[in-house]
Amino acid sequence: MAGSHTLAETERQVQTRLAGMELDFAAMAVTSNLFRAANAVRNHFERNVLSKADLSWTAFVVLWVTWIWEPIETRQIAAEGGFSKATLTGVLSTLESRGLVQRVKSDTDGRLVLVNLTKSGRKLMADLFPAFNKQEAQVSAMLTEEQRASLADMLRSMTAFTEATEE
Amino acid sequence: MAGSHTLAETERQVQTRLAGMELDFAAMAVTSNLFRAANAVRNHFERNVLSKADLSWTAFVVLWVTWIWEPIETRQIAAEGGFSKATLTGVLSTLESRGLVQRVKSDTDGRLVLVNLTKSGRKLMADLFPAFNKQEAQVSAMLTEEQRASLADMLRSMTAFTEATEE
DNA sequence: TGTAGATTATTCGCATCCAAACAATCGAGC
DNA sequence: GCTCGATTGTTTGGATGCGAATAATCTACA
Repeated sequence: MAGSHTLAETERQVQTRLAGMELDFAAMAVTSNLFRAANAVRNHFERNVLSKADLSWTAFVVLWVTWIWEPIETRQIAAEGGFSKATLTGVLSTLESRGLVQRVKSDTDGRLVLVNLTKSGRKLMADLFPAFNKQEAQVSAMLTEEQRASLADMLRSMTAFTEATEE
Repeated sequence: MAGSHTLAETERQVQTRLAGMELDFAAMAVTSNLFRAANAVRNHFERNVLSKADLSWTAFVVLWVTWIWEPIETRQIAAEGGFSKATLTGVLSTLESRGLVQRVKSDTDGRLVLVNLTKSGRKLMADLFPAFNKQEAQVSAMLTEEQRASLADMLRSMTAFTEATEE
């Protein structure tokens, strides 16, 4: 972890400070490392790839999901990206004002809004994504192919379980 | 993933739409599942545990780190928690206004600020943390002990690598 | 044909998040 | 003792993030 304390130091201190509590340290290690890794990787991507295009992580995800599935309904972008529709509305406003996406009302259902990339939005993604994918490879380069597959599977099952208990 | 598309569908569509690009799908799977899992787990915790105490994820992390290491310097909280000092200042203002923490200027270095929990901050953490840790156990219950250890190790090495390239 | 319940995207209010700029402080070096 | 570079925490401006409320729309049903 970025902080000055190693995990071992942290666990030792936790045992000192929280004596008497029955704690699941293996679970704590999973959760805290999940967030540290996600945070570190996100910051890395924002600084090394996305800042060139002046994009936040979420703006990038919206562009990417739209690039892959366009034309796509806004509710689907929000679901794929894992953020609220309120957040998406704001991010789409930002991207639309930069001319990267366009929003169109659905012909068939007046409640729905469809999103496309613009020409410049597509060009931006075509230029940016190879570098992004290269960084994706780099941040897990220390893992074997088997480890990567195993890691992705374990994360996927955590997500599936967690979201299942939300519904 | 929460979206309507499975990973297999997503990869197929990516290959269709991005034909001609050499992409590292294993790396993509790692990155996308890392964020989905982190996001899903964070939302789960905010809804099921932290909302009772009207705490955001980050507010909780600040309280937890302070609880374990207090008195602690603000720069150390930011480093342990993985967010900027600017963010920390705002979150500490919120927590201080709720009477959960207090900030004190250092005696020995006028630049530094030290943070403690208040009595009610400590009580809140003592009451909240067992439920939090129980949820930590739940979100990884589907994994064996060996898998949890392996997962934490792989995430830790990704974080270490990513942060090493920042310095 | 009209109504009611459900769904959609947007808005609002507030909290978080960060880079950059700033003021205060520290310590090394002269 | 003074200066300069570095460090700290705060402020600023702007973007994200969300729950709740809102208005518009859809569909099933009477």
